[in-house]
Amino acid sequence: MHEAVFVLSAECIDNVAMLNHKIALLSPSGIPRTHLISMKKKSNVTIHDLARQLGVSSSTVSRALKSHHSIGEETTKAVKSLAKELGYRPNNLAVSLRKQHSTSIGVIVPHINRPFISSLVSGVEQAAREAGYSVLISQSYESLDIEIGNASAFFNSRICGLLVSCANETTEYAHIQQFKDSGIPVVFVDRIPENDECYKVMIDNREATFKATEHLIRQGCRRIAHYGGPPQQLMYRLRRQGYIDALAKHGLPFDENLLLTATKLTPEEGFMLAEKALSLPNPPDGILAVNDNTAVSTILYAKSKGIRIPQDLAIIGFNDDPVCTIIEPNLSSLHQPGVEMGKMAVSHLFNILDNEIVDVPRTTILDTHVMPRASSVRS
Amino acid sequence: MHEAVFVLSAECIDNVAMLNHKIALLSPSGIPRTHLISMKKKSNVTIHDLARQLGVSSSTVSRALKSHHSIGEETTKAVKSLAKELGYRPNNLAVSLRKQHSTSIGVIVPHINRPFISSLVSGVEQAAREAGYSVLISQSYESLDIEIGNASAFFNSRICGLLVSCANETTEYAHIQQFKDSGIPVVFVDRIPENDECYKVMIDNREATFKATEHLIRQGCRRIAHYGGPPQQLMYRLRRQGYIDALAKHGLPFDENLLLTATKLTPEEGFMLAEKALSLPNPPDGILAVNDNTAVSTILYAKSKGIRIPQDLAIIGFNDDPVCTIIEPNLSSLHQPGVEMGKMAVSHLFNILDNEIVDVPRTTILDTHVMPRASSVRS
DNA sequence: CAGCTTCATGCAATCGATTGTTTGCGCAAT
DNA sequence: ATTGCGCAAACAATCGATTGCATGAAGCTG
Repeated sequence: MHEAVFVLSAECIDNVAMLNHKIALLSPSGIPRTHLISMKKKSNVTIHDLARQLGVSSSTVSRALKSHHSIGEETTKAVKSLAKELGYRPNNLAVSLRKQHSTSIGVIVPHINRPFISSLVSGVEQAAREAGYSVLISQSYESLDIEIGNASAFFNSRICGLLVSCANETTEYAHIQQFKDSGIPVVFVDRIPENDECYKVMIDNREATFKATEHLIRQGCRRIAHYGGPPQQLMYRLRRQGYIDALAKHGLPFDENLLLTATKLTPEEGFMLAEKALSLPNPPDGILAVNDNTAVSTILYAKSKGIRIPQDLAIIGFNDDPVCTIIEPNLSSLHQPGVEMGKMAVSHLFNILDNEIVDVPRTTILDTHVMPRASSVRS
Repeated sequence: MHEAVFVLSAECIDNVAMLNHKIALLSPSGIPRTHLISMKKKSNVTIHDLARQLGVSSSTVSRALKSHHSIGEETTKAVKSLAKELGYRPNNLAVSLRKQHSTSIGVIVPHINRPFISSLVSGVEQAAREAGYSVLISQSYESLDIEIGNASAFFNSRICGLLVSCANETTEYAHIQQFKDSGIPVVFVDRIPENDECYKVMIDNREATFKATEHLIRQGCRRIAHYGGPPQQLMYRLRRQGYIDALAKHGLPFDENLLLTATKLTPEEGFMLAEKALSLPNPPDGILAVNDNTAVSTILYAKSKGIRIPQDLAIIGFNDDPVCTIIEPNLSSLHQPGVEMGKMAVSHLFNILDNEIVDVPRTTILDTHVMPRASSVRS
């Protein structure tokens, strides 16, 4: 699987040299090798070190460092200058412990390595860091048990807020409740629980597929199939509803055979769905897929069967992953703003954190729009 | 940009009910709304709470919870049962502060939302969590200044180890040195500094492009162009070297005109490079791109010009991003194991953490292999 | 010059858990 | 009855920073 290169060399340990012991070891071959052994002792400077060196108390140092008015000008200057000189760095662990709140935001997502989610996490990281907060991540792998474990670890780490995009499996929320019970705000992102009593940042999933379906209808589609996601997720039910509502609005019949359900939404499953849909006695002339993976597979499958896209079959996906502009024909898709969603979730969290008593809107809904491309646009 | 839905409802705060005040407010319209205001006071149970309720000291509780032999059987049982009953959760902040080391691993990468990197981070998260560690992430956006800021924040958070994939801008490492000075292990991943005095997990970049170039040569290419990355990154220089070495081994001349350099490696830049390479008086018959973005753009550009792939032009990319199996013809690429690399980096970190005195191999090299696909395979 | 304010600083408790060092008790041996 | 031992548990210091309150000196007022 891998080969390891074994290289011996002295460690670089400047400032703590006095705390280290330089010793010479003899290797089995008898050739001496010089080796620095780093002792456990850290070289970290604390306010007490500063205090001792300046002959003042540590409370004075603490106050001076944040320019408290009750500390004399000269003392303040002296403290700050020594702090800089010795490279003093406040210990966040101690600060958080004392202040009874940390500045770490926990994030739970199903998988990080998916285009939409990694964008979301990127947005979270950006907004958090700009505000001086740090971001703890974890993946649930769509498993409720793992999600529970991750939530528990976050709780023990005393995060100051939690962002969750639920696993598909998740229908119970006891592991989330513990945060609310302790006054730690929770914001759901994208994958939202049924429960209305929670903060959330999301898109209007019903409206999104409604728009996407209307787009297909405007392109002349009359028999539109829909690949739906696992129905235990509210999100996927809403998307299905948008599809149904659009058909109804435009007077198209709803045919149960055209409603397929995916569980894992992988490319492989996409092929299976495509095969199923396109071998119907009366096959669809348009497909609304609940994600881009399955839409892409459908394009590939249709092309292999000589079905022309978009003339015979118009296709639209969901998420607007990067592949949309790579596959040929380019895949139309529903764009949802991942990075913005992450940023918005963080700002939502901060609103709750800041105004504990003031009412914060429960729900933030971000705009989506259809990205019309060659896979569905009949010119 | 977005609309906010404003919903009023009572917060769900079971366990801390005694600490909350249920009050009735009158809205401007005169309609009373019941509202729960959560006070700052946390309901968190500490060992002192357990101690008080059981009439023992907190040190006894602490020891009982970890089944220390010096605590009597009955006491231990009583402590554990009360702990469970009250939902006691150890405060990691306090534990870390006391034990002088946390269980958080810091990760700095250029961008999370890139396929290879998000896989890497996924691997890190998985390995870390399995070992009971948590993962702090941050992005440098290829900026040294931001990387320095992120490192500083991590230092203040007293992470127990750092994983870094350097920004392209980064050529100085003072911000990394502070960790080594404090005995905090640092492992570089993928993007490695010049300095040999560091731990690293990587692929053999020279060998990788060597193999990729040989692959093209075996397919009959005689004029192979190379899109190189920013040369200040060692990685990209090594990749260029592999290309040059392979040409030399097979007696092919090295033509400077065929060596193009990209700085941002975006799809757009890929188009520019493709245009430049393919409009040469004596254009190449094979292209080795330093990433998949630019390779994909080259395929698209070549197709638009009626250049046949792979007959007229064979193309191979680097990273094996998901698009490789989507684009047509499918893009050959050099596969590097992202998830494994992340896991390996964490395990490397743990090795250093565990054996402070024992020698740990400096460098771990993971295998790569060519994924031959239609873009380069001439049957 | 006693009494008061103002200013700069120190003291000590606190956050929650860990851990080296007593202490107190019961029991057996001398 | 004294000594010694072992067990179970308490005491107290510690990690690094924060913060309410006390202190003490200088300066001002009547």
